Amino acid sequence: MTETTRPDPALPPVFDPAQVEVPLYERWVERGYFEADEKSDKPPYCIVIPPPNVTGSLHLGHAFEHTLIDALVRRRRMQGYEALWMPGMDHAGIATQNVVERELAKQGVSRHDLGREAFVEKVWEWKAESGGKILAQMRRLGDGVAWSRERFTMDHGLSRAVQTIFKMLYDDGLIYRAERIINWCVRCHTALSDIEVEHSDDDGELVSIRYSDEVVVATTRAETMLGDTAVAVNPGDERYKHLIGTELVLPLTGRRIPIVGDEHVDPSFGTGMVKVTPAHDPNDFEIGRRHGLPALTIMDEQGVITAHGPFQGLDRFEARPAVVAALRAEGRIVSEKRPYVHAVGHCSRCKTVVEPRLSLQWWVKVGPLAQAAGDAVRDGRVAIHPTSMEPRWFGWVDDMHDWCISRQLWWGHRIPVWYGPDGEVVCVGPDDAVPTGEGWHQDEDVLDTWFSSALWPFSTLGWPDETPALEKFYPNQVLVTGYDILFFWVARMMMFGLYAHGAAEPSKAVPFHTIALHGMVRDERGKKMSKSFGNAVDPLDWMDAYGSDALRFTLARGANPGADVPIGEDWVQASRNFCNKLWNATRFALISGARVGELPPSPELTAPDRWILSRLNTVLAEVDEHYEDFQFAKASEALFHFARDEFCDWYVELAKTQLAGDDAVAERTRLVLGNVLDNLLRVLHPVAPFVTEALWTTLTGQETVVTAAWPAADRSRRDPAAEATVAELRRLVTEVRRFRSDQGLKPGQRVPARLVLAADTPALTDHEAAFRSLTRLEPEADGFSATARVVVGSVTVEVDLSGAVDVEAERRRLTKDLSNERKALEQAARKLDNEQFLAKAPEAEVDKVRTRRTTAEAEIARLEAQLAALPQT
RNA sequence: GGGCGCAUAGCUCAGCGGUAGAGCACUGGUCUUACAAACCAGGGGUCGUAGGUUCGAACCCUACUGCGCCCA
Repeated sequence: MTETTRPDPALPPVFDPAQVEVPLYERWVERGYFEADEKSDKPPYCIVIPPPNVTGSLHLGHAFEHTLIDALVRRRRMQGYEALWMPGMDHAGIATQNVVERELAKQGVSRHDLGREAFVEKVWEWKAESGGKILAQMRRLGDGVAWSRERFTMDHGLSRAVQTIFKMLYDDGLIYRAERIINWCVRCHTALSDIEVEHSDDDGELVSIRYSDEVVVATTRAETMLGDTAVAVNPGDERYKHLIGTELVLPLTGRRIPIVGDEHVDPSFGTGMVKVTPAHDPNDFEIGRRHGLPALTIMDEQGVITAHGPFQGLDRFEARPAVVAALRAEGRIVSEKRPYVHAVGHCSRCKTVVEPRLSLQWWVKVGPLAQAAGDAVRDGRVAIHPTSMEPRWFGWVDDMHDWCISRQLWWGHRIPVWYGPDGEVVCVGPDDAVPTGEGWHQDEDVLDTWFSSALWPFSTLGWPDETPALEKFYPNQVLVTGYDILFFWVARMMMFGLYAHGAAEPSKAVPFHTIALHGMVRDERGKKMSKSFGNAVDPLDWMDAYGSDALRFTLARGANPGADVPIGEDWVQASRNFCNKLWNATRFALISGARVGELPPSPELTAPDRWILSRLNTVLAEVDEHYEDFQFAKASEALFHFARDEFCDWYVELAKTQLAGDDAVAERTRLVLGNVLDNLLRVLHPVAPFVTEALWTTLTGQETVVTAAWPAADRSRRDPAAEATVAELRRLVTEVRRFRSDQGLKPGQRVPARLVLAADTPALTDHEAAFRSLTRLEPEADGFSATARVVVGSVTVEVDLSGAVDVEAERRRLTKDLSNERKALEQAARKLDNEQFLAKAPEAEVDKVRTRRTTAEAEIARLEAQLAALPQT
């Protein structure tokens, strides 16, 4: 593709997205418009993509987020910034390992058959063949990302970054290894961090068990009683004080266990006595630690009971009823509540019920890191948009638990710690020599995927090396992400960003200056989209049917900061219609000879010309204001109304009269049409990149709108007088159209009319031709006889309907208007009769109400006169 | 159980102290020379309930009811 592929200037009457989108995108990439130059003098503007999962495909949530990011970045690029949207993916440890294991299982092979090295090799093969589908889909959406900089969290460079920060944290004592209760997925066979667990209210059972004459405990997981090593009561609970320090025999096991006093026990819950299973419950673990209790693990990594006895070998869910049955046989079941609804944790990847389990894992000590992350927002170095989301942020970072970062997987960054034959533990940095010799081995576990994602804002720019890209683009300007994952990786990026750049000046250490939060995409009934509910939509389907611009514009138009976005097919269709409207308006302009050139000075222009330019420049300013505040919905809405309701419906129609008249006026009209479209297409480009590119290049003959200058609002074109004139003209036209509609006249039917002006009305006298064209009123001819009249203010339009006048329709209309005016008068009068109002309301407000009263009085007089003049039936 | 938020036209949402708005849907009429993926005109809401503050409340305060989300 060497020549500029420009659509035929004679545009077809319907916009066909399928025909233009793919070639346009390919051209953009080929010409490098989305690439960024770290050596440029332009101010930087960098946003990193929230890295999609390598196993994933584009869903509406991505489409939404990408639309917003792309709009921000495209606008800044047009504004002359060195704009970089950094693309890439994360390696999604658990998800990817699961996918590849499933593939292998089809051939009857397990990862253990292959061995670690060969398995990881397989994963890379899988990625090369079928990973990263989403990248192609991003092209369909039109994402203006710098493809030459694409990164992957498992790349060499990013892996170096991971190892570097691990070593830094380890040396600073912020990474440690400890035996704790973790969330264990018995299917994925790995530990999960707290945020990888989803809680839901599930049906379960609550069983009360008599441990002794005086001790009754309740549990939802009866099988864990096999691992009990104590019973606890609140030390202040008078009922049980005497039991503290005594022992009882744990049923089914015959083990003697103590009764301990612990503040953590809530005396008001159940019997006020709790069983303590330190190896299988986080709270019990803490109790156990406080009282030096042993922790008995009674289950293996598959969730199968290992405790000796009749239950050994049973799955945890088989063991549960079996244990209850055995206790019942001994007469120890006091009560059973079934179903008992309670919160149950599930693996966010595979939905398996998570098993709390005592296990030796690696942890990040988040205290100081989270403190710094909170402070960065508190002292204003990082702004959260909208600010209403701040409490959510502080609520999280100010009360964060240590982060479990080890995963019992093979796919991921292997923990860079080596163990020696004599109990040595060595953390190895990226440039350090790995310990060799008899008995040395590396830790088997890999790191949580978020550990590498947390580095994304700077590892993608070359960190830990001091690269020019890092120098230019760190900190990033904005991070755009959903409020639902504010804690997931935003908190982690803040912690690691601030830590890794701790030596930098405080305002430069933050990973980004602004966090812009968006909501979640919902269906047209406001319901959360989910595969299981069956209301999930594939954005590709809508892009195929209506075009990418239609999808993007719909999403942008729904994007209120921090709020969820409902979307339905009807709305995408409406956006498609809007794109087609732009297409046809441009088509009309081109057919009419519109061109982009120097705009004549205002005094040479007609009121409609001056009006549309005034409106354009007002809207341009509004759009800028909204963009600066991440108000995508407002910006899009303003443009939608301007383009459709003002430019297309009124200016273009008025222009038709101007184009048909005086040559000089027609020529100036062509320039105004060209100028408005030129600006409108540029300012719409960030949210509807394809249709605007196709139209703008055709209109201007220039290479691309992608790098065209962002339109600056020209205040000097503001023209309140022209706006008032056109407003009056529009009112007159609408009144006549309403009359015509009431009278059942066909829109195209031409009717003779005479204009009678009671006062000087420039809106009409200067624009009579336009007025008659828009209302289909012909000049009066011989034999004109006025059979009906429309009165609007000082203007009377006498119409010759040649007989058939629908007097009743007219009476209904006038009566309704009269009733409205009387209501308005009553309201105004009531206020003006109120002395308190006169005394306390601001002057301007009182004046406004006075004017309203005067207008209403005049209108009432006019309407009453007209009603009286109607022929009686 | 703790925290945050939301209740405005049939649906989805703006508005957040001075005459109730948009899109879609709806009704009637039109192929009017850019567009029927369009145009013209129209109907539709005592702004969840009850109190309070104010000259004035959809908007501020309190309670209640009903939903949603996050955390435990």
